[in-house]
Amino acid sequence: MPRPPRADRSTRVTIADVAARAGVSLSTVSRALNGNPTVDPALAERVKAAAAELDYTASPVARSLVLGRTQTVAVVVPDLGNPTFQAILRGLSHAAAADDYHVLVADSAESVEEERVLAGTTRRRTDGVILCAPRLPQDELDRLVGGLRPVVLINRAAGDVPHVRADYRTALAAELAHLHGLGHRRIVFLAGAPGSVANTARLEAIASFVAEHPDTHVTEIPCGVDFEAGAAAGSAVLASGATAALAFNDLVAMGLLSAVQAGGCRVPEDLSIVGFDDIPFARYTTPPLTTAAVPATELGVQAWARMRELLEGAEPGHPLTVLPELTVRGTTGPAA
Amino acid sequence: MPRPPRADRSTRVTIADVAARAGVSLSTVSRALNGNPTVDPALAERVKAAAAELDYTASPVARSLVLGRTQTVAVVVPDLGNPTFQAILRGLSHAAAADDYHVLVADSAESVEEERVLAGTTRRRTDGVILCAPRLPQDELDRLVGGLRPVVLINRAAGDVPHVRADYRTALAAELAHLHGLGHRRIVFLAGAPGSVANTARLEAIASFVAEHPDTHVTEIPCGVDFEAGAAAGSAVLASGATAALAFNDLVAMGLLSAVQAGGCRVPEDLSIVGFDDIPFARYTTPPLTTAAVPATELGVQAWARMRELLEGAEPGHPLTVLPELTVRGTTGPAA
DNA sequence: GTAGTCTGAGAAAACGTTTCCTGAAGGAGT
DNA sequence: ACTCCTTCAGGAAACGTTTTCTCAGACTAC
Repeated sequence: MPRPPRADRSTRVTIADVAARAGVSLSTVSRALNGNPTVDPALAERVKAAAAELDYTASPVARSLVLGRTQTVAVVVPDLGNPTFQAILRGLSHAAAADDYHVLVADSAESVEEERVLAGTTRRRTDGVILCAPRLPQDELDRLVGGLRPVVLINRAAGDVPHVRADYRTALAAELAHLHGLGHRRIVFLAGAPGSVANTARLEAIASFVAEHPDTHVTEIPCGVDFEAGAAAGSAVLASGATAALAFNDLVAMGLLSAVQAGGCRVPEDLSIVGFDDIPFARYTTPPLTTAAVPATELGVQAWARMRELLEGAEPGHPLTVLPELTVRGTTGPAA
Repeated sequence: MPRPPRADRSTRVTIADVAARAGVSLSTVSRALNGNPTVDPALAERVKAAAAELDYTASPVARSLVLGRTQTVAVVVPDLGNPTFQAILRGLSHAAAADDYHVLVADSAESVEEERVLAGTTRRRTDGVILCAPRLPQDELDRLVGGLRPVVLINRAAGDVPHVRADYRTALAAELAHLHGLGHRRIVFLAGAPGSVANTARLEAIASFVAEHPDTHVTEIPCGVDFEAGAAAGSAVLASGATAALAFNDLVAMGLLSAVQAGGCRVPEDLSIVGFDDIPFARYTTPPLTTAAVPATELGVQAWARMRELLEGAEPGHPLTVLPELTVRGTTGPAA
């Protein structure tokens, strides 16, 4: 004896209801609604009408199960509070939506452990993951991506995994050259998270610049990645006697700018400041912030493009590297 | 004759593999892994060991189908580029993650039509939707939420649907009182999107304030919701002869601030400016922005709390209304 | 008129779980 | 020793689709 249908389930309309209404089989409804040409046009019309009357749409979950595809991708970012990741997410979300894909977002709260587990768990319920994990050690990343495919990395590389990234090194070198050209010889660098690739790249750029310009001194101050860190570093920067400060990113630069101005220091007359990222707000500080423009939204769009190729089984395109453009505004000027 | 298993499916390990390895039935594996007490502890241990060896975890999709629950909620916002919605999303995402729920995010790109369809399509693949749709006309909203339940609204109300909102009216009244107290009698309001509830609430607050203070004139300038709009309104504001400007939000205020300062206008000596929202950057403009602090992150956290209650079948708590706190900083001063 | 081709619709398997129901084995009570 | 519970594992239905296979009927060609 067949078991009666479950009681509490709400009265959702299923494909069977449509079939009954149209007087055809389940298979025919499915075919008609999916535009399969092997169904008689007149019949297909009748089925569609029935579906419309019942306001039926196929259950995405059931569909996902049988099709083996969820029409969803996961995006793992370290911090949703950071304008750069927000921009990436926005670009990615728009691009994916245009291709009828949905986006599952996970914030790893700057924790390496979370990055690892979130990547895994979100992968299971999606068709692929776009991973932005600046802190994850390289060997762990290499190991992790194997079980994650398809995966696209942002600002990281690993084996043959497609990725999109900004060339931090070259851009930072351009910033240094800009400051050097203005006569700055004592520069202070407000460092970000010690282990992160972004910070490492900046350090490398500084090292090679200093090697080529022995007249220039760049000292590193451990700082952080947000306003507060930048503001807190204010006194240390002033005490250093440097004529210019290179902030890890725009947030730090803004925090620093605000702090030193509050102390009577004039920017750029007494101190030049450069940021990194060119977040939307950088244009509206007083004076406007000199920075390197990372096209974060575009990075998100391109990350989706890579993921799409992977999902369609196409040959993954070349990894994309964009060069952040030096954007000179008002916070930099000739050395005192 | 049974059909052979599909060929191309990748070799994912299923519950059947675990069953085979442990030498038990599918049912037993399922029960053991779900901690069902009707399975012998020793056997359960064996099953768990087998599962661990095979690195098995149940398919979330299959699980969703049979359980009728996806462990995911959708969040629909008008613009991921807006710091306020970003903060809401962040609070919500963290709170949901703490309860082992995932977040599907959809950006309606400020389009009413998109708001409507996104709410519907994302609802199908999730257990509920948190809707932030400031532009959707009330009658459409009322109609829409019926088919969406469970649903939580942000900054809107509809029938018995739980919601969390900021009290724009009262907060704007406080800002007006602040300006009035400083002697401002000619004030200009930079309006946001005409149809939106947020704009309507501000207009109402202004109307009732003016009614009570006949000596004060508030003129409305159609503007917008972002930097560019605020900057573009700069000349109109100066031409109006007003001594204070009330911006629709902090972005507009920052755009305005930047534009008028560039024209030599001193803030707050020549013109006082107040924003709305207290986005993180408001603290770091020069001078720092006077504004009303909307606890957007907390709004997100509370929105999740409401959704969670709904999902657990608990009685929905009272709708939450928070009062944005007037935060006086440097952009407001005595009227000239 | 019969064989062969085509068109198009239905039956049923499959996707990977959970859970209800049935029934075997073992222990307790008379 | 026989019956009656209890405990616990397996079989199979169900979730809602898609798709392969099969087959009935209509048509064409000889």
